[in-house]
Amino acid sequence: MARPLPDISGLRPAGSKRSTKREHILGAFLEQEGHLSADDLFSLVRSTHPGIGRATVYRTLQWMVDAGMARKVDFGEGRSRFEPTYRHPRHFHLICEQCHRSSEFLSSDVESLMEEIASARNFTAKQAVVQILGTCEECRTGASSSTGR
Amino acid sequence: MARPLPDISGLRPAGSKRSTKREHILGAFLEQEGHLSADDLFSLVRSTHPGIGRATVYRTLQWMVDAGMARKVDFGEGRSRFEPTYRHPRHFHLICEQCHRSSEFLSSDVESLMEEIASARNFTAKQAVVQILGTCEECRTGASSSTGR
DNA sequence: CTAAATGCAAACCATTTGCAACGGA
DNA sequence: TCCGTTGCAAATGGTTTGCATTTAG
Repeated sequence: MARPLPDISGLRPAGSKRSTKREHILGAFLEQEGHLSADDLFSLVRSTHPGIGRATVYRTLQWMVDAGMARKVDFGEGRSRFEPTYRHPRHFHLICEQCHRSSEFLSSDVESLMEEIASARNFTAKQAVVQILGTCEECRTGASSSTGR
Repeated sequence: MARPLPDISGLRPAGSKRSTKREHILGAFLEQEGHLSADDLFSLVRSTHPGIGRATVYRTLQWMVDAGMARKVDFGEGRSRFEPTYRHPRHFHLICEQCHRSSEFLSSDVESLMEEIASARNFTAKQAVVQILGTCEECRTGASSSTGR
């Protein structure tokens, strides 16, 4: 909420424009905590700016990924989620199969292990997807939480 | 190919039946090497048994997962792939973004690291998805290979 | 005989795209 | 002005479902 946002006001993929609608979508996206699906973002934006269409949200999300502002993540739900890039350069996810919320973790051990495995197999690693699926503490003990998707 | 298949002839989820069509689908699935999509399996089965519908393949795949014979894997392609469970109990994937083929690797280091991370966060881990995305040796050097999807 | 399995087509759902109107540089 | 952007509706593509029929146990 009170997180200081980075200045990305001039950022954009080559040849593209910044429009007021994109600014609204981007703004709504950046002030979110969790991992939003395209439709989450659509209804969020819709509540403030009813004139924005679903396709524009999808296109803007793709544009954000191209610009390096957002990252697409797949939690195996049959739809994609997105997270702002500025938060952490590289991180992994703990995903609760009960409440479908996810939290992030950083681990240099994981990173070096991934690199080690890849190079041992002559594989040029670009990215590693590491997800631990299971049950979070809140769901196991029965409580509510403030962690986002 | 010449791999000895496990005896799963009596295996089935409670209350379900085994039909000749399921045997065909299951048979085609088990003698495959790579990670098949539902549609891969459908056309594979179709070539031998034209009377089998796409829905049955989808339903049988789900049935195999329920029975513990198959595992569903998601390589972020927008569709699911499946692999026989008997091959390896726990393994991870190296996925080439060029040719979309994937190979598997086992690593007790990865496993213990995952457990360590989960327990440090009071998270009850059930499964870990570990994928290393990048470029395989064949695609980097330019060659063909026999590795499956 | 009863419940499960099947084929087909229609339904679904997330995402993409064609197109004509609009808006930014 | 010129080209990127947008909304809407229609198209897509993987997967699921309703229903009448067939089949296993």
